[in-house]
Amino acid sequence: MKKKVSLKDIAQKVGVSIALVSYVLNNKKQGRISEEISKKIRDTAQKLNYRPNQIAKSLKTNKTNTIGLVVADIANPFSSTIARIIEDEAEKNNYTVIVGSSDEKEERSKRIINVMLDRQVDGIIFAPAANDQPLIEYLQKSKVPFVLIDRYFPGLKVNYVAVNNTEASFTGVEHLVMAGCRRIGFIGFKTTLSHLQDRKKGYQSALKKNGITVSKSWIKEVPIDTSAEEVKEAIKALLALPEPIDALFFASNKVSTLGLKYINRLGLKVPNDLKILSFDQSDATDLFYATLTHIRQPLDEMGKVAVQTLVELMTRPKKITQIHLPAKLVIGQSTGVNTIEQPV
Amino acid sequence: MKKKVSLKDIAQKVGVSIALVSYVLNNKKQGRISEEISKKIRDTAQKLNYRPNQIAKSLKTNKTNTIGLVVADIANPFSSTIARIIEDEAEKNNYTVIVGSSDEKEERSKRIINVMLDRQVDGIIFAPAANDQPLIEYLQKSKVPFVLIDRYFPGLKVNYVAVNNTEASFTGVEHLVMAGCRRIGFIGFKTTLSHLQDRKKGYQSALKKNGITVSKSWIKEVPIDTSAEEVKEAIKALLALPEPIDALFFASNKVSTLGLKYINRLGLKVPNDLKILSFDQSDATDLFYATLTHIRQPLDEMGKVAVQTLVELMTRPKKITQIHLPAKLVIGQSTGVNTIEQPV
DNA sequence: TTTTTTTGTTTAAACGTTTAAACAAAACTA
DNA sequence: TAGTTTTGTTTAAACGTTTAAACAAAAAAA
Repeated sequence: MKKKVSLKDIAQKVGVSIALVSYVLNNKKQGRISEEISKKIRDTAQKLNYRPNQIAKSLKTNKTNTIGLVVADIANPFSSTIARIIEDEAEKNNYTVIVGSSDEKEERSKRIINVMLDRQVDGIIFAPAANDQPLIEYLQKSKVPFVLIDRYFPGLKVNYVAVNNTEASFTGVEHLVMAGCRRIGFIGFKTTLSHLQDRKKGYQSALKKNGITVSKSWIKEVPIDTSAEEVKEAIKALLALPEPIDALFFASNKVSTLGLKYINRLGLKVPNDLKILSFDQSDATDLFYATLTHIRQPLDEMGKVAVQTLVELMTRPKKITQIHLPAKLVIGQSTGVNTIEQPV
Repeated sequence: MKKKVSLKDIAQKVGVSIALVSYVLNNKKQGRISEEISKKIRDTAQKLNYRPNQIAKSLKTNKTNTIGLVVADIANPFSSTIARIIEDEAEKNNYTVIVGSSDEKEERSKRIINVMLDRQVDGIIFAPAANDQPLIEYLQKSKVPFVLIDRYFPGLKVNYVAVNNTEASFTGVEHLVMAGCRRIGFIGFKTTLSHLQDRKKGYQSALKKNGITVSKSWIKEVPIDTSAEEVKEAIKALLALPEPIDALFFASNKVSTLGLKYINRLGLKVPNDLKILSFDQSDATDLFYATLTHIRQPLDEMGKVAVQTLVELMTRPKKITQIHLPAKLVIGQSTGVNTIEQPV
């Protein structure tokens, strides 16, 4: 591999010290450097196509201009959409992003975080897996600024940007009730992650508030790394109840995408045979033959706010920011009422 | 920010030189170091929770263990699926990935590539935008190993891993002909990118071979960063022809997802009113009420082979590898014949 | 015993930057 | 004129590693 051009090369060519070249190229010591030499240095840098070695720069300045992003799975549209927003917002602030997928596994998030710390990232945006509290405490000790995204742990005093899951679910489910549903199934995840628990809570309290006693048999929880099979079984069971459900609430894009594929196969007519509500937008939202009534998360804002919060933390450490952004209910054909949007 | 633990700290604590600590922790000079000291160093490193500073290491060794990945848009499922595969395969080889989205713009890919080079990545996997030839020559001059993915430029002698676009399209379109279609519309992109041109070629030659004269009015090309509107207009025009089309071939997941949403709205019955073939799998494949006949790209293999090729190049420079992996036709309901898979 | 070899450890330079401090020469000031 | 300030540049240390080379002490060979 051909040797790269360094400050030294420029210095030699021009016949000055390395320091001077550095000063000129970084516009330091304004006005104290002669125009003539200054120009010569710039021209030579240009001619040699000099590009500063960020690694050396980082070692010296203790700043890498890199932020780490840990998501559940970059292949999931939820993660990749957020990743893209974060990439753009980071770029605006002159940061580069390293991504890692945890697959909802503690060992993996731990490994990824360590790789990032070893690389001296300036900050981390982190969608933690269940039981990642110890890892978060570890991160706190490391003193590297970080903000959680999408998920959070009620007990922990850390920065996060999330969505008002409980309220959003509540509003969505209440909409189902208004649409005439009385036996509303729920497919969520068997997990301790509070943002997912909150979605269940919202569902339960909407029913309760409307005088509907929640039957345990309506609630199905699949593993967080679920496959098509388990979702299928859950739906099957809900439809096979003595009093089958008349509506179904999918608690995330993953279960909804898997579930709708199965419902497609079954030939069920939505919304007539079954009404559908889904948390999260996705391609399914408009591709399903009945456009989906769904809870739309403000991914754009979530990503931007996460980066902005982090940037603040990186420049001057601050008090804790804990943000719940409002999601909104978007009404489609799958709940059988007219299509309007309303904020939660 | 609390000072990080360095080799120096360990050396001081144990009372030995920095060099010795480095040797022990890297298992160099096997057998030449006394068990006693060796253990003491390891224990102290553990106790202080020492983590090597990769930046310093990289500066010295001239190796960052990082590879850059440039995709069109990480938010697109095609890119994010590949990104995930690459992440995993890179990890196996002890590499970390930096991603950037070019949005099909030369300025953006240029900027991203430069950021990556400045960060001294060990290699690059690159899905180039149209007219990125000069950038590729620039990359060649930089001597950093790279392999193109998904796209390639027939003229250039560079490594790439792509798919047999022409053949795959040919087979798919021939399948439409066999299904009885005679007026097959094509929605692709207005671009010079050869992999997309190849898809058009395959389409054209399949028709020609089967005695069908291709009408210019059947071919619609939208901008590569197209919006829903343009795809909609294209479909509208195809359906409004004096002799409307009886089948439609979408040349990528993006146009097919956008197109199908519109077809949904239109209330057209697939496959009776219109048969559909799509290049690329996506959520739409199973979510559309008629499962899609589509050309399935071997994303998994593409990602893996790309990383493996790159890893080889990074260890020992080699001759050029140019690979076209076979895509296969997956037959769904959208072309109205029975469902079997067949290799292309 | 002296010489040679082996063993265990340290010294020191280097990677490509940044930046405080030193310095010499030129330009003021008194 | 000598002293002071300003201007333009260089010196040198540092960031946290790696690693060739040097070295001292112990062990083996003569």
